[in-house]
Amino acid sequence: MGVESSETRAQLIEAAGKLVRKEGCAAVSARRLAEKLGLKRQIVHYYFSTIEDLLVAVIRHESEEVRERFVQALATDEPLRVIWELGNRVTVTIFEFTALALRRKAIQAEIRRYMAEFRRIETAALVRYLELRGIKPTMPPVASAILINSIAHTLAVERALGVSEGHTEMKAIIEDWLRTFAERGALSMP
Amino acid sequence: MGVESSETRAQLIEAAGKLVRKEGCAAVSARRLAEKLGLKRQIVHYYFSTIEDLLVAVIRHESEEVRERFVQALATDEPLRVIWELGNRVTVTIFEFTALALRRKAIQAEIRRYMAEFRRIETAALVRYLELRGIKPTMPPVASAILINSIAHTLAVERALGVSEGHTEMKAIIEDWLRTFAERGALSMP
DNA sequence: GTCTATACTTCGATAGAC
DNA sequence: GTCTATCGAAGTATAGAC
Repeated sequence: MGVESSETRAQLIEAAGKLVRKEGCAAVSARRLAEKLGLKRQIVHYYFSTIEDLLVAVIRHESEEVRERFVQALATDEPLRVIWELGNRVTVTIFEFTALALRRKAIQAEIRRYMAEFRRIETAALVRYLELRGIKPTMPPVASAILINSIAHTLAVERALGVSEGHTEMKAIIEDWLRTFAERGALSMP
Repeated sequence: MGVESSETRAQLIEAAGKLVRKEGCAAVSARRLAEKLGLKRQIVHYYFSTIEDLLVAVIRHESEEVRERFVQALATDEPLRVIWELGNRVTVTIFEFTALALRRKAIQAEIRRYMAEFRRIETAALVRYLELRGIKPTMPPVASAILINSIAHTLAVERALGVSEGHTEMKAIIEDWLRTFAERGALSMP
């Protein structure tokens, strides 16, 4: 079984990540990866005993990259808007991994860690923002994070599928929320 | 190619639906279905030229059943609560189909139809509820439908994955919303 | 530690016989 | 309508070469 520091191993994770983004999780196979990298297909199974293990490594690698950029962005002065905008971008790949996680234990463990960590990071950023300004929020910050993320993911997936009923109305309300949250920690209704 | 009215065809759709709910979309194969029904595996391809076509038929069949029960439930006096409760139940299977739809055109078309139709049904039910009581809503009904559905799906999937950060807080707020919507068409903040 | 050869099983799909 | 035969491709496992 290959070591953690191997160059080939890193290349496999990198190539698998690209493939997932471009064609989806189901497109990741030992044969296709080996072909891309000019290797024998058995190499893949030397480093990752199963394709599922490889996907777990991909999730871990990608989420670390996203987290670093995310934490930096959250340090700006409108964290809830950052959450909204990120939720509108990286959704499709996460959605696919999450669907896989519903059936595959190893992926589930990784996705669970990912989701819990991002929620803690988001909540902490919102709390810090409110405390720095002496604002008392009208809603627990963790609920604001769930709320904005839920809607961002829903709209992003629906957009990818070609569904748009009610998106204009929903986005207008979100814009109001982002503004009133930034000003007084509230998610006020129109 | 098999006719629409065939008994075998109906059995295949039924068995595939069960398999999807129990083990996920990826578990549906011609061999397993044929084995379950005591048929030769090639029969599956006689009725559905591809497995994707079979899944489309499953989505159509299941969504028709769900829609009938849903429309009846929405005629009760708290449609937003019905939307919330349904969103907390049938989510895992829909989630898997939606993930597939992101990559497979035929499934995408079916899921798009499904989502758009359910959103129209939900919005109409909310509008009817408000009009009957002479309530002027504080938020466009279609946005209320998106909002409640988004959060219901998010919490349901996270629960299935073992993530629970902030769920208690979020559910408390939802309960407030459901109550104030029923009383005065508002989704008021705490 | 790194990689290769080989084999087993399952899968989707097709062409064609009955 | 149903079944046979067959194809190529996929995931996985093991034994062994360098």
